[in-house]
Amino acid sequence: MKKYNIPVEAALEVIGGKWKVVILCHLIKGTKRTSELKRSMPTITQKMLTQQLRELEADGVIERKIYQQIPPKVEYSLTEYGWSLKEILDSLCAWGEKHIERNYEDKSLVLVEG
Amino acid sequence: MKKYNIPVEAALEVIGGKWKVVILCHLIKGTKRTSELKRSMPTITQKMLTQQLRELEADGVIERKIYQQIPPKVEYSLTEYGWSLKEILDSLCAWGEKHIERNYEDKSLVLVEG
DNA sequence: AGGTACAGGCACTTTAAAGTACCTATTGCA
DNA sequence: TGCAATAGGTACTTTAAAGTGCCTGTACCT
Repeated sequence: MKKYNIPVEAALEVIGGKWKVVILCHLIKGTKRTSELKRSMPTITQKMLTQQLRELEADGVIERKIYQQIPPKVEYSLTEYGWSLKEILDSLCAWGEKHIERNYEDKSLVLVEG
Repeated sequence: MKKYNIPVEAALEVIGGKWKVVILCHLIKGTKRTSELKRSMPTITQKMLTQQLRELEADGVIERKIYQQIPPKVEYSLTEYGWSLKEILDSLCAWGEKHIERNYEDKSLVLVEG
């Protein structure tokens, strides 16, 4: 029995962690293969990527589709429940952009070109 | 020079961490004294509370007002910039509530009465 | 025949996050 | 007189998060 003092803690348990929001932000743009996700996140390790994907899957926000072929092909996408996070993800992304702009001069935050 | 691969990483740097979103969710309801925050978060340690508040202050999202009196009185509130997080915080809180309801039966997530 | 891409698994180590314990100072109250 | 409340600071320890390195198997390309 998981107990929360404030409802937002439940949300943090699902999308908290260093990579989950980033992964979800990529998947919001559409279904992605494992290798595509990996390329979009140059600094994530294979282990962390798999681990975070498994947890997101267990929480029902993403779906894993395995194609029975060789070499392996696996696709990840948001589930319907995952799409309910869209508002949060969108506003987080938008805020991040503004924050970078705001702090570009004094704190030199920059966005690496992809 | 901080570099981000995707803008949302900048947002996570400000509101990431175990306690920051929770603290901000309390402050969105109004100015709070240190002891009030502490009582609202029974499991946070004094050290973590202070640390997170300092970091939020350094990022310009909250303000610290010290009253020169004894015993000490310190109040925390959102800055104007901090209020720009309102949309994010609101949707996070709302999502958390729905997530608890959704998973109450099978995973027994519950909200502790405060 | 050897290398690459693909999607991982597993054991181990490192590092960062968080927690514990103990310290400051002052006033009012029982 | 001694304790509670207030808002911390600091040093040390613990625990959880993340990273490293090495392993699987197969089809395609050179």
